[in-house]
Amino acid sequence: MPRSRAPSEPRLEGRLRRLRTAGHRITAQRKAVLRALAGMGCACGAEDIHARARRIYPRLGLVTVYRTLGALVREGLAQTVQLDDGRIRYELRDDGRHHHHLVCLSCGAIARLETCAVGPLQQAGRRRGFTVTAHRLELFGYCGDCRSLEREAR
Amino acid sequence: MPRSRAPSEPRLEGRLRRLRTAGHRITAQRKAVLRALAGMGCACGAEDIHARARRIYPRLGLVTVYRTLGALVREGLAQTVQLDDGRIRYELRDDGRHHHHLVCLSCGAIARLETCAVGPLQQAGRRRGFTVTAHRLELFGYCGDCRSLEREAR
DNA sequence: TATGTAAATGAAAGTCATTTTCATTATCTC
DNA sequence: GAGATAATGAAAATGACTTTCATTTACATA
Repeated sequence: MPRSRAPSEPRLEGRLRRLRTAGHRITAQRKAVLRALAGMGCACGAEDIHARARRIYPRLGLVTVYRTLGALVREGLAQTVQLDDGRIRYELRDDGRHHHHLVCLSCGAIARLETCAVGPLQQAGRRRGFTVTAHRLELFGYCGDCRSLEREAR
Repeated sequence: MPRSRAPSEPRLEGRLRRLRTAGHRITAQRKAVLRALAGMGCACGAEDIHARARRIYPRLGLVTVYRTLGALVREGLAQTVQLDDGRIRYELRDDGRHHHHLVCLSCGAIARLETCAVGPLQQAGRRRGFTVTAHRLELFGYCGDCRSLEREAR
């Protein structure tokens, strides 16, 4: 009896199709990056994605990861998250649902937050002559685990 | 009859006092950086600030600008704005009033936005076990001037 | 007002994430 | 299957920012 297919595989197919439709070629490297990205728990840096994707395609170069991530972002399949340190994190857009991030300043965990309340700010921008096309909102703080640890340390 | 003093000068004095109180020494370079920063129309990068401060103190090094900006941020006299690509802009905290930014993707102009509506997000974070201590919100788009230019170009 | 000391400076060198170059390889169209 | 051209990877380049270290300077103290 075959093991059931991993739940992300059908999505992988769809993403590859979207890439191909956009004029990109499908390579083993790109599949590896996509699968690595799908397997990450939260938004991650290029190095981390490289490390994981190498388990699938060992000779994968970091440069290719950067290029693939760039293409994914350009085609709307992935998006970036900017943390305080200036490094860029990437995450797949599973569902295209708009969301923001909660970043733990202690352990670096990144949680999704589906709520968004920038409507009034966009209007305020419009009143100032701006056409707002995008926004970026990150909340920083401490997750439950880290707060507990801190309390124990005291 | 003497010309009236520039309006930012008394503030300069206060800022220097705050720096000194925090254990820093007052140097011609730091005065130049502070005055340059006060004269910038909006949040600017270290290079721009360096260029302007050099008009006051020509032998000023870029390294000193970075160091001074760092100290100003640490002492709460200035704050940073993160651009889309991770580059850092600096601005004085005139009044300490909390605000966000409108960043023009075409000319790089940064406008202030006094509105803030992250309260609901903080609550959503709390519901997820997070203690939110800070946030960062930037709106990206096109300012009136750049939109007009774009229209002309067509 | 002199002086010692630690902070500040600037030039050059170093980081480090990300990008570019370019020769080679591989995909996909015909 | 062949050819065009996109993709790859290694190495070098970039660019914003930081560190190092010898020299200068501010400012507390004598």
